[in-house]
Amino acid sequence: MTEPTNWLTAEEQAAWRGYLAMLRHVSTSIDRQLQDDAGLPHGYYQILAMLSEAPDRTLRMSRLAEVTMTSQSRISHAVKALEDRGWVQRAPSTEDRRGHTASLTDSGFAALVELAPGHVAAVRRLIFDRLSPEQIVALKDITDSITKPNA
Amino acid sequence: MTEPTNWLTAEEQAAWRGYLAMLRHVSTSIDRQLQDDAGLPHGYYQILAMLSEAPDRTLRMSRLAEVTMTSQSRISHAVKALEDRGWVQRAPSTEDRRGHTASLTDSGFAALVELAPGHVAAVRRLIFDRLSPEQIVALKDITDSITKPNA
DNA sequence: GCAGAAAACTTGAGAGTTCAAGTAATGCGA
DNA sequence: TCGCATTACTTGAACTCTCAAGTTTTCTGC
Repeated sequence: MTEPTNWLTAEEQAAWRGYLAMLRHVSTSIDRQLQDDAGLPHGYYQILAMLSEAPDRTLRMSRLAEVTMTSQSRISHAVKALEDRGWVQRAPSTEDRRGHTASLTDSGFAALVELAPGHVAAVRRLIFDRLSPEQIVALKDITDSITKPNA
Repeated sequence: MTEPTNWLTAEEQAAWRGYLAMLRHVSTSIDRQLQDDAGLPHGYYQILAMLSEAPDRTLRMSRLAEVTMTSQSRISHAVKALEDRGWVQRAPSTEDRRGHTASLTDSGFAALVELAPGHVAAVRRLIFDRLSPEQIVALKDITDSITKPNA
């Protein structure tokens, strides 16, 4: 027995396509801005940002994967690329010999400091300049509903 | 003179990170579902879907790029891959000899018919089952605000 | 205290995207 | 109507991401 398909209503379809349009628009703009400014994909920027907020600007690889909501494999490749630029330093973990840590270097921190204003400005221009305070609250509410674990 | 950076407020930062979390969650789930069911990335599914809605299930390449909100280059590569699967057929445009059209084949349409229910179910489960009617309206409103051309 | 399972990474291959450059046809201004 | 900019598309290379497989520790149950 297969359930009959529960197609989207007109409102749902409009919202879904709006979601996709927003997604493409914001992602491509953010990516392009970081690419132009630093040749850096957004995911790599997020790694730098998360490291910058961590104690000693250092995180375990697995923890870095968690906070950036991505796979260990991706982190492994990305950290290698960032290490090649001299922005991140990898080291074996002292507490678990399977593990490795990634640390933001001074040069990586300097790059982030230089990049952050343009990035924030882009986020603001693309999103927050366009939303009312009520819409910002609503957005947070919606993203929470979609992201929270199943009931 | 460089403007002082207008950093995000706590609410804005929370909304932005919520947005990123939603994005990752939804994108990876949708992509994985289509990948498992048909070895198809979401962008390719969108091409099939847009073609299926077009007259004669046919669109110019440039028009296909517009409606899927992506680059001509990507469309060109993607259509080639879909043509290799026999799901899309390319042909020179009759009205403009620079142009080409892409048409959904019967086999491509059949694939879409088979795929659509699972895809819709995933969209529903990930998004609309989790949002109230008011939230759905708010989402559409937010995406419109972010996507609409500058004032 | 010893397998066997699980965890933490890494690696390499395959696939998709982007970017820059190239080709061919069309539009337009003088 | 000639020349030049523009449009429409393709292509190849570089890069990122995903997926599966492999290595090395650590954990767990007996």
